[in-house]
Parts: sequence; structure tokens; C-alpha cells
Amino acid sequence: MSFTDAENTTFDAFPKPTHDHSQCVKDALAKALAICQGRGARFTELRKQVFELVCASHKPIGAYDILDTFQKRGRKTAPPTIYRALDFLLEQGLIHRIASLNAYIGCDFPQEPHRGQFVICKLCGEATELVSHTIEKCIASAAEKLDFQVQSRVIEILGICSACQ
Amino acid sequence: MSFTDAENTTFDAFPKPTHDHSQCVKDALAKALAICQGRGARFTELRKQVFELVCASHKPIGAYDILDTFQKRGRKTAPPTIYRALDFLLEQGLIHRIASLNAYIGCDFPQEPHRGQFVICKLCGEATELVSHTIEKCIASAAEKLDFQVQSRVIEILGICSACQ
DNA sequence: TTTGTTATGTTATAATATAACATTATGACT
DNA sequence: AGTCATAATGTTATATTATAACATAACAAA
Ligand SMILES: [Zn+2]
Ligand SMILES: [Zn+2]
Ligand SMILES: [Zn+2]
Ligand SMILES: [Zn+2]
Repeated sequence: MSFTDAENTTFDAFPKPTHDHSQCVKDALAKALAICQGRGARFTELRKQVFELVCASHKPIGAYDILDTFQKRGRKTAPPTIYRALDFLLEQGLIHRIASLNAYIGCDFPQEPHRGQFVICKLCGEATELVSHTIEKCIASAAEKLDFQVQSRVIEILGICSACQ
Repeated sequence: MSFTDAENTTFDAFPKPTHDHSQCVKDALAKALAICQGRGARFTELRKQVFELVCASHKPIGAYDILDTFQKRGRKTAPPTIYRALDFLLEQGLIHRIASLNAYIGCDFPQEPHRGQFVICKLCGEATELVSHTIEKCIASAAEKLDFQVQSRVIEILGICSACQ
């Protein structure tokens, strides 16, 4: 369920504790699989498992948390294995990296390529994704004035979510 | 020299290679000193030296680059010394941290508290600071709709600057 | 000059990420 | 099927960034 405000920003509400999260993960997996198949990209078992762990919550998760889970499951795994899977998922636009947290989160809009804009609660850790065309326009305008070619951007808003106030 | 565009974004041009940078550093030091004095904060010799190194260029600099310089100068220094000085400068708003680069840069507008927005060239490393009220408004609007209390934000735009194209 | 506070020094280690090279799986082509 | 090139994963070691914990030194107020 997405909303659009007066500033033409589209956003999801923060994930409600009541939402059917297992369905949420199922849907994300199905989308990811379809996207990869459409591109001839290989959504291998390893990549799928890493993706499932990233999508297991709506909180950004660290690479070493994923690693720990693999190891606790008895799978002997080293950091490069996890980082390579994360790199693949990032390239395919299935997840985003949260630079301010050194962590990774599933993308809410994986079909269309876009730069994520994130709102992250410092207390519960939950995060949600924005797509603000006005922010994009602002950035484009300033970039044009500076004669700057934008390649990527990091937009992360940190604070306290409604539920935690 | 600052500009303001149609989207109400204030920004400096990228620092010109021809600008009088030693004056630039002198000014920054004088401002920093005045700000700290006004607040009763102690701008110690160590903090001053770290600040000078951060301001030595308009490229974000890593904590370990600063550490290396201290050590090359014959001063036996360990990481916490540098990080504590950086933390002080961040608290006083004299520098900003660039999360996407794990690096630090001098603030162009230290007098007034604000959240930095940065445009960073991936080739030459030069960076400049924006203050876009429209971006602020967008974020505030989305935050309000989400009933989210904004505490801090990370806005970093990466690409190729005019001189490097 | 004692005393509490702030700043810095010192040692060790945590947390995040990548380099380099070996091995295995996959898919295309014969 | 068998060969081959490529892509994916495994493995070991190490680089990079940051902090914990405790000791000492500098400072400033009483
Ligand atoms: Zn969910
Ligand atoms: Zn996304
Ligand atoms: Zn300068
Ligand atoms: Zn600033």
C-alpha cells in the first residue's frame, strides 16, 4: 500500500506489525525470481537464501548478521560468499545498501530501476522506502547548475517512527 | 560565493583550482576558533591540527589518512586520538561525515546548524555542499505523513564534476 | 593546592569489507 | 556425451574503519 503526498513523494507506510509478513517474503521472492529470469540472471540457491535473510525483516541487516545465520545453520561460510551474493542482489536492484548503517534492506519497488530514499527508525530499526520525484528534481536542478553528472545518490532519513514515539 | 536556483537550493560552485586555498583554510580556522570560543568549547591544539588536515583540501578525507599524516610528522598517534577529535568537530558542526565514503569534510556553513547535503566527484574526489530548502520541505512533508520524527539525514550525490567530464 | 572534570595517551579488539587464488557448477558447442 | 569457456562459489589471508577499556595528563574552579 503506497501513498503520494502534496510534494509528489510516493512512500509506503511503515510496515505494520500486523501485516502478513510471510506473504510479504513470498511475494518478494516471486518478484525477484521473475526479474532474474527475465534478464537471464542466475538467482542461485545461495543468492536466494541471502535474499530471504535480507527480506526476513523490514530492518536493514548487516552482512555479518547474514554470515552468522549461515554459520549457525551449520553451513561453513566466509565473508566473501555473503558479500558476493549481496553485490549480485544490489546490481539487480533487489536490495539497497544503507550507507549510514552499513546494512542491507530489500527493495520495495524492484521492477523499475530507481535510487532508494529511506526513512529509518533508530529505535526499532524498521525502515521504509520513499520515491520522491521532487527530491529528484531538486537534485537534478542543482546538478545541472553545477554541470555535474549524477551517477548515484544516498538519501537516508534517520529518526523515530510513529510506533516508537 | 554561493548560488541559489529555481528550486531554492543554495550551493557553492565546486572549488576552482585557482582559488586562494590557503586563505580558505585561514578563514575556516578563524571561524572555527570564534565559534568554539563563543560556546566555551575547547579548540585544543590537537583538534585544531585535525581540523586543518580536514580543511587541507575540499576532498573528503579518511580518519586513517589523518592518522598517517600525524605519524609521518613523527607524532606517535593511535586511532582513538583522531576519532575523538573528529567527534568533537562533528559535534560542533565544523565538519561533516560522508557516510558513503567513510570520510570527513569541512563544513562550508558552520555558523548555522544544518544538515549537510553533498555533491561529490568520483574522479577527482572534490566535493561541495548544498543547502536545499526544497529537499528539506520534501523530507519534512513525507515525515509528517508518516508521523516520523526526523533526527538526522544523509544526503550524498555522487557522480562526475564539470572539470572531470 | 586540592579536587573534579575534560582531554589525551595506550593497548587491544570489534566490525566491515576485499584481494587473491583454488575449485566447482553451468551452459554452449561440438 | 565430451570439450571448453565462463560464471559462481569456496578458501585463506588481509585491508579498512571504528570503538572499548583503562591510564595519564592538562585544566579550571573552589
Ligand atoms: Zn513484511
Ligand atoms: Zn528500492
Ligand atoms: Zn579552498
Ligand atoms: Zn555544512
